[in-house]
Amino acid sequence: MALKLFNTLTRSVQEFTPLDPQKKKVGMYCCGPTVYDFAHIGNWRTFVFADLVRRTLEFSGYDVTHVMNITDVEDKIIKRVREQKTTLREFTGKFEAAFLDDLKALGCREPHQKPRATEHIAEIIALIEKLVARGVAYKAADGSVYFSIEKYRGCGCCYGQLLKLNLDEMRAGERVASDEYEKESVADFALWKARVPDDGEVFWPSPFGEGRPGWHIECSAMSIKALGETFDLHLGGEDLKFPHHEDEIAQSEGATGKPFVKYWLHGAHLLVEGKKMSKSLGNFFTLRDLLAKGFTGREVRYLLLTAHYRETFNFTLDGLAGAKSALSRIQECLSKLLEFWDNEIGEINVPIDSRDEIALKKFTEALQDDLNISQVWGVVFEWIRELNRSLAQEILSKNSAASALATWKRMDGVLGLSLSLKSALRMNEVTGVAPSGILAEVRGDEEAPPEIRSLLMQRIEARKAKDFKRSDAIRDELKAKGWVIEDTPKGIKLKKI
RNA sequence: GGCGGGGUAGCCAAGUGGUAAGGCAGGGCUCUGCAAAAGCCUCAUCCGUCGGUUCGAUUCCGACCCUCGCCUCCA
Repeated sequence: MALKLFNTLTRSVQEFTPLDPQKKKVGMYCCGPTVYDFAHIGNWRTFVFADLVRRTLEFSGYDVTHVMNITDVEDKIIKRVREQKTTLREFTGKFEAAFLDDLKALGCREPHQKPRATEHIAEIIALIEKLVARGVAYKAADGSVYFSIEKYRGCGCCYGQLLKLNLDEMRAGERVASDEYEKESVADFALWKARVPDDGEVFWPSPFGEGRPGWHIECSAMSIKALGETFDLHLGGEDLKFPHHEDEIAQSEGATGKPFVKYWLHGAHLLVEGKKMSKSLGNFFTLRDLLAKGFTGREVRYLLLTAHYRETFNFTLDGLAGAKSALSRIQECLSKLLEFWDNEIGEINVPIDSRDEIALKKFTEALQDDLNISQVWGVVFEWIRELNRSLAQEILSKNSAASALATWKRMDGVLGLSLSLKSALRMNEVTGVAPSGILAEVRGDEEAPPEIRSLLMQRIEARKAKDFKRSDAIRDELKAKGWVIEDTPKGIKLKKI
């Protein structure tokens, strides 16, 4: 079965076939952040979605080149640079670094290329010159250069490939009135914005005069540079369909005369607590806000990946708490498998059980069906339950445990949870001596500090002496310190909450 | 006004022309000295409302109600 994806260009689910004649290399471009502030949870949904697409392609055997731009020059950025009396580089550098930290915390693979707009001014100018030469762009009285939709259409090109546009029926909107630029037509958009006093030191020389790039042109210039004039996949949030992506198509196809992108993928927005996220409603979260509440990037990633990417998703704090429990179930099962396998998790060379083969087959089918991630989780949790049943009945062989672990590694290549593959700390109840090789904790890879270990030993002594009052008091104390104890038939388990 | 998504259990969320995956929460049970953020089991006669097509619809068609998004800052 082949990978199928919903292509906005055709408004249908299509089989994915790379442009590469060898059907191996895939070029993928995702509209990245505008680094004027910390990215919010809505932005993250899109980037986690892009990561899922990339991982799915890699899982399917493709050699992916993932490009994500950094928009580091733009109206809001310039405004804040001016207000904070700082430099463009200093201002954007801070938010770019924060963005990359967050991306990592969410378990996203780092894009292979992260081109900055300000470092591609030459490419941008060259592209604009091409459009001017082809007669689809013009310089206005204010010194700015605009793209002419009318001229573009006059060349037989199609403006409005991603959605039905009826420019006459569309409301001009209040925003157009506030647009002081001198365009020939309201639909036209800026390729190069002439320098104005408020821009301060943010400007570059160009054949059209001093100024800076328009918003859309950077993506055309950088994606073409990195991936060629025609490439496989371009993704972004659904709000970018128009005007951003539509304009990208117009600029790129207007300049090259070739089809720009084969598959356009758009991720839906999210609601927070059932409402559109807004600062005034108090439901506006950055990743940092959620980490400060004690949640982990992994939990946020899981929650963002519970719903299909083309459906509006309702992100809630309750849901995030639930994500914690759900992940624990998977982690718990993996830990038990590790105890069974009782080996370092390196290369596992055992035959794969049919149970695992079936699960992996269902997993793959769901994933390839336009990334039906909800169904993927269904497969994962049913598989976990089956394993738990076998573990509880003690009918699982060592090799089966290893097979399951190898299967999980394969699945996690797509899910990106990177759960700990170390066993829980387990102590022999009688001797109080930890068996060698099993010394990490379930959640996170944190070693228990001496104080916690000492309390654990004291509790073991108390239990040996049947002093259950003291034993329970220590258990409560440990819990208050963030460590939970489980007495299992095989020994005592210590877990970080 | 134009265009496009949605309404499935307490919450989140898949799915199908033949009678509803999964997760969280809840309930029951098991293990346990007692516990457990441990495991198992259980949990929608029903899929916004009303009509229609059909042997049969939550799934197809029509109308209506509600809701969300885009329409030149936007993930």
